Amino acid sequence: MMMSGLRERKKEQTRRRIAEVALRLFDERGYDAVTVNEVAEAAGVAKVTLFAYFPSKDSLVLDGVKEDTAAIVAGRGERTPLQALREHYRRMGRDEIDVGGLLTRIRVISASPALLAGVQQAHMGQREELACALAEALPERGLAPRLMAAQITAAITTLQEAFFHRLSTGVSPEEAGRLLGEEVELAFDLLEYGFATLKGDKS
Amino acid sequence: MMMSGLRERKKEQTRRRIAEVALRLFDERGYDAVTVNEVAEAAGVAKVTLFAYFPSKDSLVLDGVKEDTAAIVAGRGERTPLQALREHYRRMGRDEIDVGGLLTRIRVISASPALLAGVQQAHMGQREELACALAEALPERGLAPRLMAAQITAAITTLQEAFFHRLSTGVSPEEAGRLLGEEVELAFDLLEYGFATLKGDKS
DNA sequence: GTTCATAAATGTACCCGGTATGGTTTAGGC
DNA sequence: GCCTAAACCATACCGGGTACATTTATGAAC
Repeated sequence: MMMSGLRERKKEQTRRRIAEVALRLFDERGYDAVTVNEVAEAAGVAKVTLFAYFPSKDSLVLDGVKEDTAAIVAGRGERTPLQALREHYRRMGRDEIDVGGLLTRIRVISASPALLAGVQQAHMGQREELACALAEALPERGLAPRLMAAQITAAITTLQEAFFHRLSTGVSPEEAGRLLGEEVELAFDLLEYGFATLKGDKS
Repeated sequence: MMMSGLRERKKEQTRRRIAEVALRLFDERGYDAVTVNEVAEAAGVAKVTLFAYFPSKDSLVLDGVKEDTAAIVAGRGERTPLQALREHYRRMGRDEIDVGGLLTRIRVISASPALLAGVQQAHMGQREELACALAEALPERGLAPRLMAAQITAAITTLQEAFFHRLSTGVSPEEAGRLLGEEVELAFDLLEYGFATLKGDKS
């Protein structure tokens, strides 16, 4: 078998071409206003071929955007799950993420309610994995891991939404990253110490 | 004009008949296996009429399931938002909710991934309202209200999921209510005091 | 009771995302 | 060079949802 080069290269090429064409069309005319037929035609493939590469219309944009929070928790080493996650997202704000190549994608996503719902759903899908990872990492039982996973996921989703929104409304990547950094600390403080620290302000 | 009785009563009646027929069919054969055409036919109306009453297939089941967390916060009186919410859901566990009439609905929802995703989306839709209500109720600015709203919504969603899951797997409503009561306290403690209280167990 | 405006209900045809089928090209191992 | 299997394609189909033009029923005014 070996399945070597040319064939796979062509596949990869076709796949990339489809995704690129799709992103361009969505950016030009809006996600909802472009049909998958148009994408397929513009990419020079049949609709059925497109769906052989991508399982759904939104996956044309959302594929590869998935975050693996469960993996971060699993690979936390000596740290607590929350520490590991906090440091991961802290790094996202500080280090330059390769945001250049993602800007169009982010713009397209932010402009489409359907795609925004899609990323939320993707996050929700990870909630369960994260709950399992937390259940293994912590002594808590019952609903606690699920509650924690849900809250963490919600916080991350909110952070990402704010970040995306800024990027898609013209804020510079550097500034957006800086603000993200601040908000990561806020979000994880809220998770770790609760709303009481805010409302009481007893510090 | 006046729009008086008979007409509106018939409308209401038709609407209820459609919803009841739909719920029965979904329960018998599964949400995905029943088409809206079948529902419409079984209810004695045309498909387009069905969609005049319900904007989408899932609204046949989900209509009226919406929770109004924002309203709870708005009508909190002297209490903090979190206190108001905690007490509201505490009551849900203690007092008998009219769970009898909802059991079929809950069973249908719990059996369908599409509908479960739908209630999640509904919760997400309320997140924004809740964020606004919190922003008015608290001095916090910036991302804090959104983060809080997201975390609260996530916790409530998780509580509801666990509750639904028990009810749809045969746990008695009383027992499910009792467990819900315990978990409400856990969830709101987590929101209020953070994960640190769990992990450190410094109490 | 008849008439008239209006709102409800309908039939039909359509759009779009997604799938099933069955056939044709093409790459790669031998 | 041949053969298998993968990639591709055209077409037809399904189900949710909408547009449109038409009919049917209702309430009110006369």
